[in-house]
Amino acid sequence: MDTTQRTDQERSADRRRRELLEAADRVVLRDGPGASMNAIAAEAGITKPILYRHFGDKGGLYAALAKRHTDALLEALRAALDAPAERRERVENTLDTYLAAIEARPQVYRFLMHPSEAGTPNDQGFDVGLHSVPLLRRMGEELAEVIEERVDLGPAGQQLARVWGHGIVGMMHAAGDWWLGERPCSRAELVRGLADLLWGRLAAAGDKVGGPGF
Amino acid sequence: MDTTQRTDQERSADRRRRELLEAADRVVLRDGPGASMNAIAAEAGITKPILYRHFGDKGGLYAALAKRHTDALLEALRAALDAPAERRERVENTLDTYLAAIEARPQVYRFLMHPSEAGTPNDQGFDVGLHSVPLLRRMGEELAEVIEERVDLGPAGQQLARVWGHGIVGMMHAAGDWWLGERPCSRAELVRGLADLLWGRLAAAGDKVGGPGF
DNA sequence: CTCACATGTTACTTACGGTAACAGAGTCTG
DNA sequence: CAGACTCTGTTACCGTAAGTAACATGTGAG
Repeated sequence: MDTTQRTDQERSADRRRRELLEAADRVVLRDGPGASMNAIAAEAGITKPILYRHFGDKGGLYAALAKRHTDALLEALRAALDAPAERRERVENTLDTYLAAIEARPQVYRFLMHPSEAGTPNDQGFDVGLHSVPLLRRMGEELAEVIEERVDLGPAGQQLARVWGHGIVGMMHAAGDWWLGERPCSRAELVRGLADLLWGRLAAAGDKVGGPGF
Repeated sequence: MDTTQRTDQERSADRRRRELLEAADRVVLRDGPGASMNAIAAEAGITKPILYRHFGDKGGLYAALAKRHTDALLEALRAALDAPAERRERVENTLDTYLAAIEARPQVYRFLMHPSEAGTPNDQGFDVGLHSVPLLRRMGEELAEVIEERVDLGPAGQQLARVWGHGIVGMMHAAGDWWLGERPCSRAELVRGLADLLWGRLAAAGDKVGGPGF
C-alpha cells in the first residue's frame, strides 16, 4: 500500500534525523556552538547536502537540536514545579533542578542560551524579541502558567503571572550564568539566596547605617 | 616637542576612533549585530584594514562599541540607584530607567545583549561564562555593589548582594526582552509587577483554591 | 527494462574575517 | 635638500564556512 510504504519511508527518515541530531549533539558538545556544518556532517559520516535536505539550513538544525534539550529540561522543571510540597520548597527545588542541569552540561546550555549567529545572514532590522533565546521564552511561559494556576494574584493575575514568569526565569538564568562562570559559592547557597530574594528579604532588610558617606 | 606632537597624533587618532565608532554605530543600528566589517568600513568612507588597525579585530570593535553604550546606560542607572528616595521608589525608578532605555533604542540593546559570534573562530571549548554578555555582568556587579553598601544583609552580606545583583539584573533583562517583543502591558505596569515580585508578593499571595484538579 | 525516487557525492559560488604588500603625504633629522 | 620614519590609506589576497547545483547510484513498482 501507499500508506504503509510512506510510513516506512517516514520512519526511516525520522530515524536518520535522530541519528543526525545525535551526531550534531556530540559535535556541539565538543566544539561549542560555533561548530560547522561540515564538522557535523563528518561526525555523522556523511556530507553537508544531506544535512541541508533534512534541516533546511543551519538555523533549522540548531532549532531541532535546541528543541530536544529544551524539552528535556522543561520536563524536569515541570516535575519540580508540580511536586506536592510547600511553595517555598517547590521554588527551591525548581531552582536547584535548573542549576544542576546547567552545572552538569554547561556546553549544552551555553548553546541553548546563545544560539549565536544561527540566523545572521537575513533577519536584519527587526526589533528585539524574536531572535531571542527560545529556551528562556518557553521557560518563562511555562512558569507563568504554573504561577497563574496555582497562585491567587487577584484580578490582573494572568498578566502579572506572565511578568513574574519571565522575570523569575531571567533571574535564574543570569544568576546561573554568573555562578557557573565564577563559582563564588555552592549551589545550595545560591538557591537559598535567590529564594530569599523572591521571598521579599530585600524589602525586609534594614538600611546599612555604618556605610561610607552616609 | 616630542610630547606635544605625540599628543597631537593621539588626539587625531582618538578623533578618528570616535568617527569610526559612530559609523559603526549607524551600521549596527541599521543592519543589526550581524553587520559586516566591510559595511562598517564603507559607512565610514574607508576600507577594512583601517578598522583592523584601530580595533584589532571584530571583537575589539564590538567591545569598544558596547562600552560606549554600556557606560551611558550604567550612568543613567547609577543616577536612579543613587537618588535620595525610599528603597522601593529607587528600585522602581531604576527598573523604569532601564526599560525606557531599551524601549527607546531596541536595536542597540539587542546588540549589547547578543554580541553573537564576536569571537567565533577561536575560543572553542571554554565553559559558559566568559562569552557572556558584558553588559549584563557589569550591571550585575554594579547593582551588587550598591546593594552591598546600602542594605544590611548580615555576615554573608557581600556574597548575597552579588547573587541578588546578578539575579535582579537578569530578571530585569528577561522581563524587558519579553515585554519589548510582546508589549503585553504598559511600562509602568511592568515596573510595578517586577517591584511587587521583589517585594515578596509571591510569598505573601495565597493559594488558588478554585483551580483545576485541585 | 525502465521509470521514479531516495540517498549520497563532488565541486562550486558567495560572503566574511583577517592579513600582506604596497603607495602617497607629512615630518623629523643629517 | 635627501633620506628615513610613520601615519593613513589602498588593492589584492587567503582560509573558512554556509549554502547550492549537478551528477552518480541503488532499489522497488509497473
